[in-house]
Amino acid sequence: MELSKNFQHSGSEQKWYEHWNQRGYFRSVPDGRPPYTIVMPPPNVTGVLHMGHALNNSVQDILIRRAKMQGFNTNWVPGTDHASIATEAKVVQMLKERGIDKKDLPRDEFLKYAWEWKEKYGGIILQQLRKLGCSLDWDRTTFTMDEGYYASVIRVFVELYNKGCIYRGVKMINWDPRAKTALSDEEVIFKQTNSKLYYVRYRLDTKDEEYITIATVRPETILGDTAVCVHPDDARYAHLKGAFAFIPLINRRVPIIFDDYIDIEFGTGALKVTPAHDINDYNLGIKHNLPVIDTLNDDGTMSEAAQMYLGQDRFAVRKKIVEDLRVLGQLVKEEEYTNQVGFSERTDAVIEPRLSMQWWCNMQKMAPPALDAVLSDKVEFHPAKFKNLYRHWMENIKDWCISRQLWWGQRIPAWYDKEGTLYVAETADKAHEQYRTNKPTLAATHPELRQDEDVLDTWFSSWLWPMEVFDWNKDPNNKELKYYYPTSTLVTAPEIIFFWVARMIMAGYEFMGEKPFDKVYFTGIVRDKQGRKMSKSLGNSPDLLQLIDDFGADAVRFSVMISSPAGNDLLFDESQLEQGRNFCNKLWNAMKLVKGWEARCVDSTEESNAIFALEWMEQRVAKVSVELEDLFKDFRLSEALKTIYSLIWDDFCSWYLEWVKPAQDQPIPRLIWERTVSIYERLLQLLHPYMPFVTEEIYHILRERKEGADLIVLQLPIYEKVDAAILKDGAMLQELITTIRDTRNKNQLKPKDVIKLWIDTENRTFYESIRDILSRQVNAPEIGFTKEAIHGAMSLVVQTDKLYIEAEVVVDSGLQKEQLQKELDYLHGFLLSVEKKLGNERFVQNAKPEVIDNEKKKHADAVAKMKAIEESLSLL
RNA sequence: GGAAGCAUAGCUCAGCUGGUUCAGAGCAUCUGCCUUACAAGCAGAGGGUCCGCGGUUCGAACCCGUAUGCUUCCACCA
Repeated sequence: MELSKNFQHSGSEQKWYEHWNQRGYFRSVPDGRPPYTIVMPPPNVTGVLHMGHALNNSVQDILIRRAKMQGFNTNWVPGTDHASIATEAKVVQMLKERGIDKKDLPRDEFLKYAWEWKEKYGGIILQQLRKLGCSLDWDRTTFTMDEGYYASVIRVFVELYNKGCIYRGVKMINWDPRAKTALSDEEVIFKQTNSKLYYVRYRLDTKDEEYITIATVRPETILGDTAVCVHPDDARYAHLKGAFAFIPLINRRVPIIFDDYIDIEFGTGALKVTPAHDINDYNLGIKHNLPVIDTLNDDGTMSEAAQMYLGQDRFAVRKKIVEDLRVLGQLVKEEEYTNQVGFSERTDAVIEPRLSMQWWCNMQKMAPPALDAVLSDKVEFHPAKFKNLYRHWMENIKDWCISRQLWWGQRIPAWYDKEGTLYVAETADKAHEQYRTNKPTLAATHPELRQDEDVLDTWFSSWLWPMEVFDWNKDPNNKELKYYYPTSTLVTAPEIIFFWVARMIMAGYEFMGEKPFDKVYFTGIVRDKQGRKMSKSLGNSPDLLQLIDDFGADAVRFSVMISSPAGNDLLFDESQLEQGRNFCNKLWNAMKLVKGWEARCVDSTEESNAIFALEWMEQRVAKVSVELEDLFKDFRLSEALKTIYSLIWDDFCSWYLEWVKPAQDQPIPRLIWERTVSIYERLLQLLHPYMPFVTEEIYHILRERKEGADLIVLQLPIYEKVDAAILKDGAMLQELITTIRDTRNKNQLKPKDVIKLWIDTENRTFYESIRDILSRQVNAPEIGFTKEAIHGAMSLVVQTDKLYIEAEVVVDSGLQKEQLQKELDYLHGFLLSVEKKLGNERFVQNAKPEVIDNEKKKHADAVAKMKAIEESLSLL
C-alpha cells in the first residue's frame, strides 16, 4: 500500500463518520450497562456553526467518546430550539424580502411560512456538527416545537397555573419595540452608553413666574410626566409643598411631590416622574397615587396620549423635543453623560420599560430545592465558582415574565369568554367544557371563546429539555426516562446559567422530583487573539467549515481544546490550528515508520536493549493513563490533551521510536514490532476522543481489523500500578543522551562525527541494559567502562556518574572547566541551603518526616555529585 | 453601587496539599542539522524581581492583609 506523505483529512473524515454511523455506534438503547448521557444544548434553529459551538460540542464529544471506551452506554441527544424571537425575526425579514408584511397575514398563514422556513434552514447546524465528528444519536433528534414537546409545554403551563404559580398581571416590563414583545429581565443587556443629560425647566403654578429644573436623559418621556418629585429634606424646594408645575409644551398641571427616594446630589435634585415608562417612577406613582400616561405605541413611536409628535419614533422625537424646548427657552443646559442603557438580547433594540399585561410565573416554590441541590453538590458545578453566581440569583429570584407577543412558539393555553373570564386548559375543548360548566347561560348564547394571542418564552420550553427528549409527557415512568434521567453531564456556557441551567434544575425537581443532571461543566467564552469576544458584528469569528476544510476537523478540535483550560476563556489563534494539523502529520508519519518495519520482522529470541525501551514506554503509557483519570474527573480537558500530546510526540516519537528503530535495512524482532504496534494503538485510543478521525484511520492501517473492531469502541484497560523504577531509569537515559548531545554541540561536533564514550559508574547493570541505545543516540559506536579518568577527553557528570568523551577534535578545556565550575557553584549554593534547612532545629521538629528524608537524600546526592565534578575538574 | 475572578518567560497560559520531582508547557527567539517517518521536521540552547508593599511560617509563586491594573457578573440615580 502506498502511503501519502501527510495525513489527508478530507476523504478520511466523511468515510469514518459514515462508518461509525452505519455501525450504529452513535445509537443508544437502554441495556444492562450503566448509562452516560448528555443532552446537547439545543442550538437555535436559525443558527450556523460558530466557534462557541465548536468548543461546546467538542467537549461533549470528548466526554461521550471517552465514556464509550470506559464501558458506558453513551447517549448524546441532539436537537434544536425554536428560538421564538430570533426565528420570528428571520421569518418576518424573509417575508419582507418577498414583499409580504407580517401585519397582512393571518396567524396560521404566517406559521405556515415559519414552518417552511424551519424545514428549509433548520437543520443546517446539525449537519455541520457531523463535520466536526460529533457522535450524536441522530435518531433522537428533537425540536422544541415537535408535537409531543409542544404538548408537554402546554401541560406544564396548565399544571403550574393550577398550582397557582402562573398568573396574569399588569406590571412594568421590558418592551422590545423592534420585535414588539415583552422580554424577561434576563433578555435585556445593559451597555454603557454615551448619552446627554438634559436640564429642563418646568414653570410652576405660582403667581410669579417661577421654575423648577429637572434633569433627564429621555426628554421624549416628558409628555408622559405626571409629577415632579423632590426630596423632603431638600431646603431648595421646601417652599413647594402643595405646589404644581406645568409640563412643557403640553402644559399639563402636575403636582410637586416629596419622597426620600430622590438623590439630592443628582442633577438638580428634582426628578420628573413618568410612571408609564420607568420602573422607579412607576413605584413612585403607586405610592403617590399618580396617573399613568402611556405615551408610546408598541413599535416605539409616540402614541395619541403623548398629544404631540404622533407616530414619530422615540429617538427622532428626542431630538425634536430638545429643539422645541430650546426654542421655548425651557432647555437650561445639556451635558455629556454615560449611563447604562438596556438593549434587547435578540434584536439589539433599545428597551423601553413599559406597563403591560403579561403572564408571569412565580418561582418562589421552585427555587429552594434547586438552590439546595447546587449548594450541596447534588448537582456539581465545574468550575465551582459559578455556585456563588447561581446562589445570588436564586436567592433573589423574581417572577418570570413568560408571555411574548409573537406567533412562533407555544401558544398560551388560555381562553376568554365574552365577559373576559379566563379558562386555562390543555385544549380548546377542555376550556369550553369549563366554560359551559361555569357559565351555562352565557355559553348557550355565546359559545365561542377567544384564545390568548401570546406565545410562551422560548426558555419556558427549553427548561424541560432533559426530560422531554425522553418523552416525559407521554409517560413519566417510561423505560428510557428511567434509564437516562438524570443525565450525566451538562456542558454549556456560563452566559445561560440563569436562562437555562437554573430553570432546568427547577423544572427537574418540580416535575420529575429529581435533578436533571449530575454535573454541569461551564466552558469559557471564545475570544480572538486580541481577547475580544467573537461576534458577528466584529466579524472576528472565523468560518468554521472553511477551517475544517483547510486544516481538518481533528486539527480544529485540537486547536479549540488545547487552549481552553477548565472554565477559562479560550483565545483562539490560527497557530494552534497549525499545531493541530502538524500533530496529525506526526501521527501519520510515526505510523508510516512503524508500518514500514512490518516487512522486516523476524522471529528472533535475541535479547536486545529494545526490551528496555519497550518496558519503559509501556510504563509511560500506564502512568499517563492514571494521570488522565484525575484530569478528566476535574474536567481538565485541555491539560489532558497536552499530556497526551507530549506522551505521543516526546515520549513515543522522539524517544521510544528512536530507541527501538532498527539500523538501516536491518530486521526487527517480531516481538518488538508487535508490542510497538500495541503501544501505538493504546496511544491512539487515548487521543481518540479529541481527534477521532486521524486516530481511527491510523488504527485501521496499522493492522488488519476484523469487522466491528473499531477504535471508537475499543475498551480502555485499567492500569493499577506503575513501575516507578523503570521510569526513573528511562529518565536517566534521557538525561545521559541530552547531556552528551549538548556537550557535542558545544564542542562543535557534527552529528556525523563519531565519539568514544567512557563511563565511570557504580551501576553497570543499568548501562548494560541501555548500552546499544545510548551508543546509537549519541553516535558513540564504542562505549567502555572505566574507573580512571581519561586524559584529553571531554569530561561531564550525569547524576553521580562520570563520563568521558573522546573525539577527533581539539578539546577546549577552558570551556569544560567553565561548565563544570558553573555546575559546581550551583551545587554548592544548593548544598548550603539544604544544610541550613537541616541544621534548623525548628525545621527538623516541624517538617513532615518524608520532607526531611527528602532533604537528606538531596544532601547526599549533591555531595556525591560534587565529588564527581571535583574529580573531573582536577584533571583539567 | 454590590459581588466574583485574574496578574508567573516576548505572547498565551499550567503550577492541585506551602518544602529544588518548583519556577514549567506551547508558541515565538537563537545555534546546528536536507540523519534512510516527518523541514508542517530533528538535535540543542537562551529567556522570569512569580504585579508592588506588608504579614503568617523553620520555609511562600502558593496562605492572610493591602495598593495598583484588568476582566466578568448582578443592580440601574433620573
